[in-house]
Amino acid sequence: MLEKNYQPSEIENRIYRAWEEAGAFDCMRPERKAAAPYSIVIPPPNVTGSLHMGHALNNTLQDILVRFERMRGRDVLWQPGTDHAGIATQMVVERQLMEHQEPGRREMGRDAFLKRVWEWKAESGGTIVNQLKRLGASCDWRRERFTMDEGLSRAVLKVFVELYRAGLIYKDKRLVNWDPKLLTAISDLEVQQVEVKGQMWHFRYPLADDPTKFLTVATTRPETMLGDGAVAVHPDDERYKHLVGKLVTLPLANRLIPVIADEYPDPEKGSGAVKITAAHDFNDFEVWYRHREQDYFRKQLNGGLINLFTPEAKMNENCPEQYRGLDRFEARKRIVADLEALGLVDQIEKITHVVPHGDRSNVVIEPYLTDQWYVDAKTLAKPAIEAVKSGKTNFVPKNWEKTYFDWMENIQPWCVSRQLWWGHQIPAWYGPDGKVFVALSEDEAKAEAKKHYGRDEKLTRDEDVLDTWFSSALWPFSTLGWPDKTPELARFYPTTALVTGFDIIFFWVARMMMMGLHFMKEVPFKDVYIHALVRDEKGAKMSKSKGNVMDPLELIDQYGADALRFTLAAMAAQGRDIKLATSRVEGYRNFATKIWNAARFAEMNGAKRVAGFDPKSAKETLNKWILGETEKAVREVTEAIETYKFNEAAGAAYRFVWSVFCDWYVELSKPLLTGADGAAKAETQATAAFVLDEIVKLLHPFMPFITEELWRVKGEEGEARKSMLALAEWPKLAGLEDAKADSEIGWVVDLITAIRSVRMEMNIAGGVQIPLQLIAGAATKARAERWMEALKRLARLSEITFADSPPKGSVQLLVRGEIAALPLAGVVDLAAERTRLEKEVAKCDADIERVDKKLENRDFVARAPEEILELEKERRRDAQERKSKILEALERLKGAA
RNA sequence: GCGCGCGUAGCUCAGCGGUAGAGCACUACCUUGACAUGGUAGGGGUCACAGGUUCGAUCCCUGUCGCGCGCACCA
Repeated sequence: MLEKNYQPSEIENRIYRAWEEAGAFDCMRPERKAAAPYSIVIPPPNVTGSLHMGHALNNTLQDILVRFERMRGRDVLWQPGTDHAGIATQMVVERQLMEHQEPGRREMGRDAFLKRVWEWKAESGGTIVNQLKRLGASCDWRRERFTMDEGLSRAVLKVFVELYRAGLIYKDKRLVNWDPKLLTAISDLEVQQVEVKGQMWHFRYPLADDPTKFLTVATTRPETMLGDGAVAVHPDDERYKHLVGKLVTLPLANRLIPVIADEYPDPEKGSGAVKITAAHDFNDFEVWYRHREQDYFRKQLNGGLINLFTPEAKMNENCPEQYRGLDRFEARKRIVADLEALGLVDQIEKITHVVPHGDRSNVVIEPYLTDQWYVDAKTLAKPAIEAVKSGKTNFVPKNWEKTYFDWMENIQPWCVSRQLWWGHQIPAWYGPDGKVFVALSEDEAKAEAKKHYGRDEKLTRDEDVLDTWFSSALWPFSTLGWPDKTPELARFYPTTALVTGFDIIFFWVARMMMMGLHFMKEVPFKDVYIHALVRDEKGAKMSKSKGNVMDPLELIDQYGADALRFTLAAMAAQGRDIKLATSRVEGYRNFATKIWNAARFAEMNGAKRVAGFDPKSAKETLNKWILGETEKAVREVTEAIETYKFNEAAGAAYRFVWSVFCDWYVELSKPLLTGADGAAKAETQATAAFVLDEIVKLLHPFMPFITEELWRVKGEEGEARKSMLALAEWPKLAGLEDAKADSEIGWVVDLITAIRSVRMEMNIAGGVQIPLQLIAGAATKARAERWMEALKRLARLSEITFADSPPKGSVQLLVRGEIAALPLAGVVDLAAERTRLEKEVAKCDADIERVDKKLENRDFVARAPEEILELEKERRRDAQERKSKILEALERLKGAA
C-alpha cells in the first residue's frame, strides 16, 4: 500500500543504493555488447568544492540525456571525475593555514604543503560526489577519475613532452598578466576587466636641452614612470615633430630617455605624448618591440626593459633606492608626492576606467615581463575551427559557434605555467647553463643532458606547475585511459555530447577541441549543448556576497531531488538564463505528489500490470483514447529530448500526466473500474497500469527517484518488481491513435466543461444536482447512455433525459452542434440567461466578421494556401451555424418569458 | 568600438507567419470514494516602439528606445 504522500527523503537514498548495487549505471554491461555506445564526460567539478545551482542544472541535463539513451538501449557511459583546480584549491588550503595560525606555505616548504593539500583533498574530496548522487546523477562511478591521479598525470606528461618536441610548447619571455597577490602568471581568460573610479596623472618631463621646457605625459599608474624607457609621439604630430630624437629627463630616476616617433600615440588623446614602460604595459611593449634595434633602447639596461616589481613585489636595483621594496600603491603615493614637490605635476584628472583584475584574487593585475611556458594555440586552433565549420562538432544552440570562432580566430599564445605548487609540475629540467631538457622523467632528462654536456650534470626541475585547464583539456580521452589503448577509449571516443555552461567555452570547450584533434585525430564530442546561467528570481547572479545563493541541497531536502530536477529541466529553454524561484520548485513537488496519487488510485482500483498486455487489443473507447494520447506524449517527449529541448520535453510530459491522464482518464475510468462489466473493468485496469508504466518511463529521465520507486512497487499482480526502471525499455508506441475515440471523449469533455462553466456563471452551488436534457440525435443519445454515470458525477447532474426540444425557460448550451438544456426555470434568472446567450451571439458575429473580412480580400483568396482558405471557410460555417442555433435558443427563451 | 541575446498576463517564462499559452500570484466556489502538495470556474495581454516585406506579422527584415552578457581598447 502506498503512503498518502510521497516522501522523497525516505526513498531517495535507498533507490540510489539499489541502482549502484545493480550496476545500473555501468558501461559495457554484458547484455549491451552489441548496442551502440553513447558517452558524455562530466565537466569535472572542483574536487574540494560543493554542489551549487550551476552544477545542479548542468548535471540534471546530462542525466536526462544519459538516462534517456540508456533506456533506449544504448551502451551508456557517463564518465565522472573531479578537477584539482590549482589556484582555487591552493588558496583554500593557504587560508586554512592562516586561520589555524600555522606556518604559511613558503615557511613549510613545497613537500609539506602539498601533503597538506592532499590531506584536504582526502578529507573533502568525497563531498561533491555524494552531492551529485543525491541529485540522482547516473555516472559510472567505478570509473571516477581525478585530474591528478596517476593515469591522468601520465597523460599530461606525455602531452606536454610531445607538444614540446613538436614545437607547439615553448618557453618565452614576454609580458604576462601577473597576479601580485597570488604571485603567479595567469592567462588572459583569468583576467576580468573591472570598471573603477580612478585618476589620471599628468606629469611634466623636462627637456634635456632646455629644462625650463617640458613634455607632458599622462598615466593612470604613476609608479611605472620609474621604468620608462622613452616618450613616444605620433610622427605626424606637428606639436612634437621637433622633439623627436631629443632627450628628456626622467624625473626622480634622473635618467635621460629619448622621444621617439611611433604610430601608437593618438594625438587626440591626452597630451598626445605617451610614456613608454615596456616591461609594464602591453601596448608599450609593442612599441618597444618595434624599436628594439634602435641604439637608444639597446644602450639602456636590460635591453631597454626595466622591471620594477619582482615576484616578491620588491622593486629591483634599477629603481632609485628610496622606492625599493615598496608596495606598488605605496610607491604610487610617494612618487606623486615627490613629483608634486618638484612642481612636475601638471594636473590630476578624475576618471572612470577599466582595470584588469585577477578573477580569483580580485587584485589589480600587473603586466610583467617574465619567462613562461606557452602553447602555440594558433596552430592547434586551425583544425579545431575547421571541425566546427564542417559540422563534425555542432554547437546547440548554434549561435555559440560565432563566439567560438571569434575567439579561436584571434587566439593568443596560451600561457600554461603557473607559479603555484598544487598541480602538474612541468616536466622540464635545467642544466647549469640554463639549457632546458623536457622529458617524461628525470632519468630521461638526465640521459639527454649527458648526451648534450658529455658528462653527468646536476639538473634542477622547473618549479612551476601547469594551468589547471591544461589537464582539463585532455579530459575526454585521458579519462578513458589514454595514452593506453583501452577498450573504453576505442568504444567511447569521440564522446557523443558535451553539456556545459557558456562561461567555459574558451577555458575548456575550445581547448578540448584543440587537444582532442591533435592527439586523437578526431573531435572529442559531436554535440556541445551550451546551457545558461542559473540566476535568482530577480535575475541577479547568485553570489555569496549578495546573499541570494540558493543551495540545491537545501531544495532537495525540502522538495526532493525530482522536483528540483524537473524545475531545472522545465526552465532550461535554449539561449535563456534560468531565473529560479522556489515557487516553481514547489509547483513541481506538487506534480510529484500528483503522480504518486495517480499511482495510488490505480493501486486502490486493482490496476495491476498484465504481462503481455497488448495496447492494440483495447476495445473500450476510453482506453483507446488514452492509449492514443500516450502515443502522442511519447512522441513529443522523445523528439524534444533528441533535440535538446529539455523544457519542451518536460512540458509535454507534465501536460500529459496532469491535464490528460489525471484530469480526464482517471475521472472517466471510475465508472468502468467500479462497474459490473467484468471485461471492461479488467481491460481498464490493465490499460491504467500500462499507461502508468509508460508515464513512469517517460518521466524517469527527469524524475528518476519517484518513478523508480513506483516502478518497483507497482509490479505485476502487485508484486514488487525485480527489474530496474533505469534499465527498462523506453516507450515505443505506434498506431494507437483513434479518431473515433478522440471524438467521443472530446464530446464528453466538452459537455462536462460547458455544464460546469454555466453552473458557475449561474451561481449554482456545487452540491446541487441539476437535470440535463439533451436535444440530440441517435449517436449522441448512445454516447450519453454510455457515459451516463461519468457525466452525472463530473457535471453534478441528477438525471439525463432526451427530448426533441428544450423545455421552456431552460438554460441552453451548444455542445458540438447540439443543444444541451438545463431545465432551470425558477432556479435561474432568465434575464441573465438571455444576456449570456446574447453575448454568445455577439461572439459569433465577431468571428464571422473577422473571417468575412479575410474572405472579401481578393488577395487573400488568391494567395493564401488552400488549407488555410479551407480552415477559414470552415470557421465561418461553424460560427454561422452556432449563431443560428443560439438565436433559436434565444427565441425559445423569449417564448418562455 | 565589435559581437551575442533579451523586452509577451501582476511575477517568472514558453511560443512563433494563419483567431495569444503555462506555472506562480489573484477572485469565487468545492473537504464528491487518488490527491487541499487537491478540484472547478474565472479575471487579467494594443506580444517595447516605428517603419518595411507579406493575402496575413507577436513571430521575418530595418531602425529607435530600454536592459543584460561576452570580447577588445582606453597614455
